Amino acid sequence: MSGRPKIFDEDDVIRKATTVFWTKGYEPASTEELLEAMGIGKGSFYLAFKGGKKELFERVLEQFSKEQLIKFRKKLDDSDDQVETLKDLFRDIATGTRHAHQKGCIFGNTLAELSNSDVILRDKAVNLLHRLETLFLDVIRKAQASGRLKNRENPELIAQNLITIWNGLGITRRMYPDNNVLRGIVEMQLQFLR
Amino acid sequence: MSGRPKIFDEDDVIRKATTVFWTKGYEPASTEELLEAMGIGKGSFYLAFKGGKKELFERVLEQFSKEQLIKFRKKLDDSDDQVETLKDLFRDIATGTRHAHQKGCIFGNTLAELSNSDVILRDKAVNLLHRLETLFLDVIRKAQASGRLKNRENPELIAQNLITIWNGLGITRRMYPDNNVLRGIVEMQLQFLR
DNA sequence: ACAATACTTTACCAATCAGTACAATATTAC
DNA sequence: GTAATATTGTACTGATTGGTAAAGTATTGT
Repeated sequence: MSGRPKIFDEDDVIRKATTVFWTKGYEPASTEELLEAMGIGKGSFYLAFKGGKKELFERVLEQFSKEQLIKFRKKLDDSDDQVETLKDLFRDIATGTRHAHQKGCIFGNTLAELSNSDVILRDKAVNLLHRLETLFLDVIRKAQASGRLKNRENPELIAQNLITIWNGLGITRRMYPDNNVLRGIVEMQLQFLR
Repeated sequence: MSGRPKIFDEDDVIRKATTVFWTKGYEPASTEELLEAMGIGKGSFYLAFKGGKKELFERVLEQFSKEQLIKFRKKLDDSDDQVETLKDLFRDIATGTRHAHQKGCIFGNTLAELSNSDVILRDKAVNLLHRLETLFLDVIRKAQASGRLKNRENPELIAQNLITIWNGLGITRRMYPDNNVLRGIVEMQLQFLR
């Protein structure tokens, strides 16, 4: 039993594959360039990822979502004004590089690319965007309860609006890859969080 | 000179190709299914469209934009409350079929798919979204001047916000392909048009 | 009839794709 | 050493891709 141990960390290579999928999308990302980015050979890849490219992409989405949510959750926990921290998540968009703007949101991209061809990946992307929305919802509920939020609309509806703004910025960033413009848009969009 | 006349109308076949590109995106739409949808042979196609698939796609985007803008311009001209007509454009999203929701906006889709691989098509999509934004801007300017709009923010900024909402709905529609949900989101998003 | 253009159909090309097969090597436990 | 697993690299498969070539037919004006 127990021969040669793994020399590459799966989470590590998944993280390296993320950039490729994010910039190129699912189909246009060739296994060849994915392997090069991951720094492993074809044999190792299909041994570790029996489901091939599709499994890799699913795990990329999953890992990316998980890591981003943990990071944001931490910021919220350290904050004494969660609404402001929530707004900062959106304001951060207007601090990205032009390259970052052109990449948009990987989940929105996935929906745009695969909604009509791969139900599984579409549902996965929907699910992960939903998790982000749930995080928004959590903040809104607490802020309404504490009186921090004066907006008395249905919290679910407010969260759906936030995710729509999020999705919109993921596309509009490509129209205006200019932080000055984006800052203005973000600030106005967030005005309803009073 | 002047041999056999054209028996198919170019605008016609372009219109037929639109559905394929809209549902599948640029790359995944194969020339084979495009030809089948257009109802013409390979020979005729490459004779009429020297630029091949790419030229076809550009003309699809161009034609679709043109036709939609004309339609909307007409509604505006016939309206005695242009702000309400503008709002109706967004409300109409929440009357689509599930299939329509999954297709989203063809220009937003193009940005998501091609921002990092084809500058020409990206710029074309940006340009056409810009034209829609300019139409929004026009309505806003007039409505501010007439006092119909109380919102005194920079009209350019308001228009940018509207196009961001538009882009957002193009993605969110896929998360919530349910007109009841979408109606709520649209109505709340449009509240800042007071 | 003749030239000119439109059109269809089929065969073909070179490139690319994801995935498989396999032989050779490496690293561990025993 | 032996068994077991990880890894690499290369060669290959079968399918699909967008586009080209060419031969033959159709329809017009002159």
